[in-house]
Amino acid sequence: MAENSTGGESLLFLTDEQLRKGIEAMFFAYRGFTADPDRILEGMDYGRAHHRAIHFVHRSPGTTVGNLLAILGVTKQSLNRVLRTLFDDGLVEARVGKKDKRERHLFLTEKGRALERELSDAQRARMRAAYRAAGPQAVQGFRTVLEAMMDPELRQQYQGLKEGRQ
Amino acid sequence: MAENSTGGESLLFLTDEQLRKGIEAMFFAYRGFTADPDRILEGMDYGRAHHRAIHFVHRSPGTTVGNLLAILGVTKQSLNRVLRTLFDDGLVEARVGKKDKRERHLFLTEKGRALERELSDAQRARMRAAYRAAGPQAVQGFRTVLEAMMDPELRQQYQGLKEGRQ
DNA sequence: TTGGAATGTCAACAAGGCTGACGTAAGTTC
DNA sequence: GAACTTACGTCAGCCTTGTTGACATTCCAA
Repeated sequence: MAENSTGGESLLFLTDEQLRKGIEAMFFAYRGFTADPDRILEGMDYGRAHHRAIHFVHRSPGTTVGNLLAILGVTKQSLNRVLRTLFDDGLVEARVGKKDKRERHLFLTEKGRALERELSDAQRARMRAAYRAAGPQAVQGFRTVLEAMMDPELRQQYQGLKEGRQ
Repeated sequence: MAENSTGGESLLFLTDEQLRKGIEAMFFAYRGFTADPDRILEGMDYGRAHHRAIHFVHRSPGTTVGNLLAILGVTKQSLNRVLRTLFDDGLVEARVGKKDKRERHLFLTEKGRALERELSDAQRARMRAAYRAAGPQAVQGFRTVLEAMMDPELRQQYQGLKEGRQ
């Protein structure tokens, strides 16, 4: 790994200046990344926190509250406030666990799936445009660097999701 | 550009599944990206908003309040709350413009530079580790995709900064 | 049966966004 | 020189989303 095609392993990409550019790239790109869903959400009574919950419930239907807490990295009180509104509005439903009745397994309702689709269509559209413009090789590098930037536990979450474990 | 080594331009990297992975990679990586500075800031009376202000004042010494507003994309009331504490604590100073006396040009004080260094050292350390692990080619792709993800105006800001324009 | 796990909930608080309104100084334009 | 506009500051109030702490319930597991 880390072999490049420019040959010669010049380490110029590790200068503070290059790193600063990377940092700013993350900052500006993240703004774009969240802009489209945010735009859809505003006006509805929801925010980014609802989007995240919906995203991961969609991604892992039947996931438990505890799982979601670990993935989102917030307190249960914070998540609960969000989940409650999603329950009340009929976007998410919770089913008591069959094996362990303390657990609540979370699922999107049809209405929830509709909103999820709207949000992720918008977000994917931007991502797709970026991917297309950058090309597959760049995308590969993009994912590699992002993965290396994650905290180890978060990386596990990510890879777990990536492999479809759950 | 966009030529891949797998040959044949398969468009598999544009599937919804691949895009979803990219989206989650952004989510988890951004958490890592902000984790170290956040850790330093907590306990001090500052937060991420202060970090951002300090970063861009450091990056563009003498920048005006209006410039900063455009870069950060927040309201002046929001920025002002942050800047006021930074003035009061002697981390940032404002000098009245020579040409246009309505403008305030912002500079870090020595104390401000010290905090900036501490924060960006931490952030760069993680970025450097990720870059090193991923290699120069991946870094190139990383930057390309991020740039393509930005909103056009933000991309201008980014490129302006990138080129050192001001 | 008892301890701990999974969950919900109440209350209070903080950071950091936002809008709206208003004020002041200083450029700019007619 | 008057009138308009720009750059900036500030007060007040609101919202979202995060936090801690405390407490209740249900249920699994030893």
